[in-house]
Amino acid sequence: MLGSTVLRSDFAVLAGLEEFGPLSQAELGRRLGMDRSDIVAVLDRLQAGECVERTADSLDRRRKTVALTDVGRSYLNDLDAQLGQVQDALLEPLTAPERAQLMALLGQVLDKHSN
Amino acid sequence: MLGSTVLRSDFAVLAGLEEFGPLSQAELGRRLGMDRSDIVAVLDRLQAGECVERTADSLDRRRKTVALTDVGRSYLNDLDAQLGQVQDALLEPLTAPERAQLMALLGQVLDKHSN
DNA sequence: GATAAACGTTGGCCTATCCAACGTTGGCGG
DNA sequence: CCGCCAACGTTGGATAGGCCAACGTTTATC
Repeated sequence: MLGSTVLRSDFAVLAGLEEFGPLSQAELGRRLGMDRSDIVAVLDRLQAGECVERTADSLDRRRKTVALTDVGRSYLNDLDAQLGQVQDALLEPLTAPERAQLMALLGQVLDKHSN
Repeated sequence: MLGSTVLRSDFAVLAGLEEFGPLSQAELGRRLGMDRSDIVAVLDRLQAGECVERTADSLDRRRKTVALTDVGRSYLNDLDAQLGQVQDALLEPLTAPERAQLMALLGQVLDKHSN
Protein backbone atom coordinates (compact mmCIF):
# COMPACT_ATOMS: atom_id res chain seq x y z
CA MET A 1 0.00 0.00 0.00
CA LEU A 2 1.07 3.51 -0.91
CA GLY A 3 4.55 2.62 -2.14
CA SER A 4 7.31 2.22 0.38
CA THR A 5 8.18 5.85 1.08
CA VAL A 6 6.13 7.90 3.50
CA LEU A 7 5.75 11.56 2.67
CA ARG A 8 5.27 14.32 5.18
CA SER A 9 2.39 15.65 3.12
CA ASP A 10 0.67 12.26 3.36
CA PHE A 11 0.78 12.49 7.12
CA ALA A 12 -0.36 16.09 7.12
CA VAL A 13 -3.40 15.30 5.00
CA LEU A 14 -4.31 12.17 6.94
CA ALA A 15 -3.98 13.97 10.26
CA GLY A 16 -5.98 16.88 8.90
CA LEU A 17 -8.77 14.60 7.80
CA GLU A 18 -8.92 12.96 11.20
CA GLU A 19 -8.89 16.27 12.99
CA PHE A 20 -11.40 18.10 10.79
CA GLY A 21 -13.55 15.26 9.49
CA PRO A 22 -14.87 15.09 5.91
CA LEU A 23 -14.09 18.22 3.96
CA SER A 24 -13.75 19.66 0.50
CA GLN A 25 -10.25 19.59 -0.96
CA ALA A 26 -9.98 23.37 -1.06
CA GLU A 27 -11.06 23.74 2.56
CA LEU A 28 -8.60 21.05 3.61
CA GLY A 29 -5.83 22.92 1.84
CA ARG A 30 -6.79 26.17 3.52
CA ARG A 31 -6.75 24.65 6.98
CA LEU A 32 -3.44 22.88 6.40
CA GLY A 33 -1.83 25.85 4.70
CA MET A 34 -1.28 23.88 1.52
CA ASP A 35 -1.98 24.75 -2.07
CA ARG A 36 -5.07 23.22 -3.71
CA SER A 37 -2.98 21.74 -6.45
CA ASP A 38 -0.63 20.00 -4.03
CA ILE A 39 -3.58 18.55 -2.12
CA VAL A 40 -4.72 16.93 -5.36
CA ALA A 41 -1.46 15.04 -5.77
CA VAL A 42 -1.45 13.82 -2.18
CA LEU A 43 -5.05 12.69 -2.41
CA ASP A 44 -4.32 10.81 -5.63
CA ARG A 45 -1.61 8.89 -3.76
CA LEU A 46 -3.74 8.26 -0.71
CA GLN A 47 -6.77 7.26 -2.74
CA ALA A 48 -4.67 4.77 -4.72
CA GLY A 49 -3.71 3.27 -1.34
CA GLU A 50 -7.38 3.22 -0.26
CA CYS A 51 -6.62 5.52 2.65
CA VAL A 52 -9.08 8.14 1.50
CA GLU A 53 -12.41 8.46 -0.30
CA ARG A 54 -13.41 11.22 -2.69
CA THR A 55 -17.16 11.76 -2.92
CA ALA A 56 -18.96 14.17 -5.22
CA ASP A 57 -20.72 16.81 -3.12
CA SER A 58 -24.41 16.67 -3.99
CA LEU A 59 -25.15 20.21 -2.86
CA ASP A 60 -22.25 21.84 -4.66
CA ARG A 61 -21.08 19.89 -7.67
CA ARG A 62 -17.81 21.80 -7.84
CA ARG A 63 -16.71 20.23 -4.58
CA LYS A 64 -15.47 16.76 -3.74
CA THR A 65 -15.76 15.68 -0.14
CA VAL A 66 -12.72 13.85 1.16
CA ALA A 67 -12.94 11.38 4.04
CA LEU A 68 -10.63 8.96 5.83
CA THR A 69 -11.27 5.27 5.26
CA ASP A 70 -10.66 2.62 7.91
CA VAL A 71 -7.45 1.73 6.13
CA GLY A 72 -6.40 5.36 6.26
CA ARG A 73 -7.23 5.64 9.93
CA SER A 74 -5.16 2.61 10.84
CA TYR A 75 -2.31 3.79 8.62
CA LEU A 76 -2.45 7.13 10.40
CA ASN A 77 -2.26 5.34 13.73
CA ASP A 78 0.89 3.57 12.56
CA LEU A 79 2.44 6.84 11.52
CA ASP A 80 1.45 8.48 14.78
CA ALA A 81 3.23 5.74 16.70
CA GLN A 82 6.36 6.07 14.59
CA LEU A 83 6.29 9.84 14.95
CA GLY A 84 5.96 9.48 18.69
CA GLN A 85 9.09 7.38 18.83
CA VAL A 86 11.07 9.82 16.71
CA GLN A 87 9.86 12.73 18.80
CA ASP A 88 10.87 10.96 21.98
CA ALA A 89 14.33 10.34 20.57
CA LEU A 90 14.60 13.96 19.51
CA LEU A 91 13.53 15.36 22.88
CA GLU A 92 15.43 12.79 24.89
CA PRO A 93 17.94 15.42 26.10
CA LEU A 94 15.10 17.19 27.92
CA THR A 95 13.39 16.23 31.15
CA ALA A 96 9.62 15.84 31.10
CA PRO A 97 8.97 19.30 32.56
CA GLU A 98 11.40 20.83 30.09
CA ARG A 99 9.59 19.13 27.24
CA ALA A 100 6.31 20.51 28.49
CA GLN A 101 7.83 23.96 28.77
CA LEU A 102 9.19 23.76 25.23
CA MET A 103 5.84 22.66 23.84
CA ALA A 104 4.07 25.43 25.72
CA LEU A 105 6.40 28.10 24.36
CA LEU A 106 6.16 26.84 20.79
CA GLY A 107 2.41 26.60 21.12
CA GLN A 108 2.28 30.19 22.29
CA VAL A 109 4.24 31.34 19.25
CA LEU A 110 2.03 29.36 16.90
CA ASP A 111 -1.23 30.49 18.47
CA LYS A 112 -0.52 34.17 18.36
CA HIS A 113 0.54 33.97 14.74
CA SER A 114 -2.47 32.04 13.49
CA ASN A 115 -4.81 34.87 14.55
CA MET B 1 24.47 41.66 -6.96
CA LEU B 2 23.48 38.03 -6.62
CA GLY B 3 20.14 38.37 -8.34
CA SER B 4 17.20 39.65 -6.37
CA THR B 5 16.18 36.55 -4.42
CA VAL B 6 18.03 35.54 -1.29
CA LEU B 7 18.40 31.82 -0.69
CA ARG B 8 18.66 30.18 2.68
CA SER B 9 21.66 28.24 1.48
CA ASP B 10 23.40 31.50 0.58
CA PHE B 11 23.00 32.66 4.13
CA ALA B 12 24.09 29.34 5.57
CA VAL B 13 27.29 29.34 3.55
CA LEU B 14 28.11 32.98 4.26
CA ALA B 15 27.50 32.53 7.96
CA GLY B 16 29.56 29.35 7.95
CA LEU B 17 32.46 31.11 6.29
CA GLU B 18 32.36 33.90 8.83
CA GLU B 19 32.15 31.48 11.73
CA PHE B 20 34.79 29.01 10.55
CA GLY B 21 37.08 31.20 8.46
CA PRO B 22 38.67 30.06 5.17
CA LEU B 23 38.01 26.40 4.47
CA SER B 24 37.89 23.78 1.78
CA GLN B 25 34.50 23.23 0.14
CA ALA B 26 34.18 19.69 1.43
CA GLU B 27 34.99 20.71 4.99
CA LEU B 28 32.49 23.57 4.77
CA GLY B 29 29.84 21.14 3.63
CA ARG B 30 30.63 18.75 6.47
CA ARG B 31 30.34 21.45 9.10
CA LEU B 32 27.11 22.82 7.65
CA GLY B 33 25.58 19.40 7.07
CA MET B 34 25.32 20.05 3.35
CA ASP B 35 26.28 17.91 0.42
CA ARG B 36 29.52 18.76 -1.42
CA SER B 37 27.67 19.08 -4.70
CA ASP B 38 25.17 21.57 -3.30
CA ILE B 39 27.98 23.66 -1.85
CA VAL B 40 29.39 23.98 -5.37
CA ALA B 41 26.20 25.55 -6.68
CA VAL B 42 25.92 28.00 -3.81
CA LEU B 43 29.55 29.04 -4.16
CA ASP B 44 29.09 29.58 -7.90
CA ARG B 45 26.28 32.01 -7.09
CA LEU B 46 28.18 33.75 -4.32
CA GLN B 47 31.37 33.98 -6.36
CA ALA B 48 29.46 35.53 -9.26
CA GLY B 49 28.26 38.17 -6.77
CA GLU B 50 31.84 38.66 -5.50
CA CYS B 51 30.82 37.61 -2.02
CA VAL B 52 33.32 34.78 -1.93
CA GLU B 53 36.78 33.87 -3.22
CA ARG B 54 37.93 30.42 -4.33
CA THR B 55 41.69 29.89 -4.08
CA ALA B 56 43.60 26.82 -5.17
CA ASP B 57 45.15 25.19 -2.12
CA SER B 58 48.91 25.06 -2.73
CA LEU B 59 49.52 22.20 -0.30
CA ASP B 60 46.73 19.96 -1.59
CA ARG B 61 45.79 20.61 -5.17
CA ARG B 62 42.53 18.71 -4.82
CA ARG B 63 41.22 21.39 -2.49
CA LYS B 64 39.98 24.92 -3.10
CA THR B 65 40.02 27.26 -0.15
CA VAL B 66 36.91 29.41 0.15
CA ALA B 67 36.95 32.78 1.91
CA LEU B 68 34.54 35.65 2.50
CA THR B 69 35.27 38.89 0.65
CA ASP B 70 34.50 42.31 2.08
CA VAL B 71 31.44 42.43 -0.14
CA GLY B 72 30.35 39.08 1.26
CA ARG B 73 30.89 40.19 4.82
CA SER B 74 28.78 43.30 4.39
CA TYR B 75 26.10 41.34 2.56
CA LEU B 76 26.05 38.90 5.45
CA ASN B 77 25.63 41.80 7.86
CA ASP B 78 22.61 42.97 5.87
CA LEU B 79 21.09 39.51 6.01
CA ASP B 80 21.81 39.21 9.73
CA ALA B 81 19.92 42.44 10.34
CA GLN B 82 16.96 41.30 8.27
CA LEU B 83 16.95 37.93 10.00
CA GLY B 84 16.98 39.65 13.37
CA GLN B 85 13.87 41.61 12.46
CA VAL B 86 12.03 38.52 11.25
CA GLN B 87 13.04 36.60 14.36
CA ASP B 88 11.80 39.40 16.58
CA ALA B 89 8.48 39.41 14.74
CA LEU B 90 8.23 35.63 15.10
CA LEU B 91 9.01 35.61 18.81
CA GLU B 92 7.00 38.71 19.56
CA PRO B 93 4.36 36.67 21.46
CA LEU B 94 7.02 35.74 24.02
CA THR B 95 8.51 37.84 26.81
CA ALA B 96 12.28 38.25 26.90
CA PRO B 97 12.74 35.58 29.59
CA GLU B 98 10.48 33.21 27.67
CA ARG B 99 12.55 33.77 24.56
CA ALA B 100 15.70 33.00 26.48
CA GLN B 101 14.11 29.86 27.89
CA LEU B 102 13.04 28.72 24.44
CA MET B 103 16.50 29.30 23.00
CA ALA B 104 18.08 27.43 25.90
CA LEU B 105 15.81 24.42 25.45
CA LEU B 106 16.35 24.28 21.70
CA GLY B 107 20.07 24.68 22.21
CA GLN B 108 20.05 21.78 24.63
CA VAL B 109 18.32 19.55 22.10
CA LEU B 110 20.75 20.56 19.36
CA ASP B 111 23.85 20.14 21.48
CA LYS B 112 23.11 16.66 22.68
CA HIS B 113 22.33 15.51 19.17
CA SER B 114 25.46 16.88 17.54
CA ASN B 115 27.66 14.64 19.72
C1' DG C 1 -28.92 36.59 -18.22
C1' DA C 2 -24.10 38.24 -17.98
C1' DT C 3 -20.13 38.51 -14.90
C1' DA C 4 -17.53 37.10 -11.44
C1' DA C 5 -16.02 33.73 -8.08
C1' DA C 6 -14.85 29.09 -6.32
C1' DC C 7 -13.84 24.33 -7.38
C1' DG C 8 -10.68 20.41 -8.90
C1' DT C 9 -7.05 19.61 -11.93
C1' DT C 10 -2.84 20.02 -14.92
C1' DG C 11 1.52 21.76 -15.66
C1' DG C 12 5.43 24.54 -14.88
C1' DC C 13 9.25 26.70 -12.18
C1' DC C 14 12.27 26.93 -8.33
C1' DT C 15 14.57 25.53 -3.95
C1' DA C 16 16.29 21.91 -1.16
C1' DT C 17 18.21 17.41 -0.38
C1' DC C 18 20.35 13.27 -1.70
C1' DC C 19 23.00 10.07 -4.52
C1' DA C 20 25.98 8.32 -8.42
C1' DA C 21 29.60 9.12 -11.36
C1' DC C 22 33.67 11.29 -13.38
C1' DG C 23 38.57 13.02 -13.70
C1' DT C 24 42.18 14.82 -10.74
C1' DT C 25 45.19 14.57 -6.86
C1' DG C 26 47.08 12.68 -2.47
C1' DG C 27 48.27 9.06 0.81
C1' DC C 28 49.62 4.34 1.83
C1' DG C 29 51.09 -0.57 1.77
C1' DG C 30 53.40 -4.08 -0.63
C1' DC D 1 58.45 2.69 -6.79
C1' DC D 2 53.95 1.47 -7.98
C1' DG D 3 49.36 0.24 -7.60
C1' DC D 4 45.26 0.92 -5.00
C1' DC D 5 42.19 3.46 -2.51
C1' DA D 6 40.45 7.75 -0.59
C1' DA D 7 39.34 12.56 -0.89
C1' DC D 8 38.52 16.55 -3.75
C1' DG D 9 35.53 19.53 -6.85
C1' DT D 10 32.18 19.07 -10.28
C1' DT D 11 28.20 17.50 -13.19
C1' DG D 12 23.84 15.49 -13.65
C1' DG D 13 19.71 13.23 -12.17
C1' DA D 14 15.85 11.99 -8.96
C1' DT D 15 12.45 13.31 -5.60
C1' DA D 16 9.93 16.36 -2.28
C1' DG D 17 8.01 20.65 -1.31
C1' DG D 18 6.14 25.20 -2.35
C1' DC D 19 4.07 28.52 -5.32
C1' DC D 20 1.58 30.29 -9.23
C1' DA D 21 -0.97 30.38 -13.77
C1' DA D 22 -4.36 28.46 -16.51
C1' DC D 23 -8.25 25.61 -17.86
C1' DG D 24 -13.16 23.85 -17.86
C1' DT D 25 -16.98 23.24 -14.77
C1' DT D 26 -20.24 24.83 -11.50
C1' DT D 27 -22.24 28.25 -8.38
C1' DA D 28 -23.26 32.89 -6.76
C1' DT D 29 -24.09 37.85 -7.63
C1' DC D 30 -25.92 41.83 -9.76
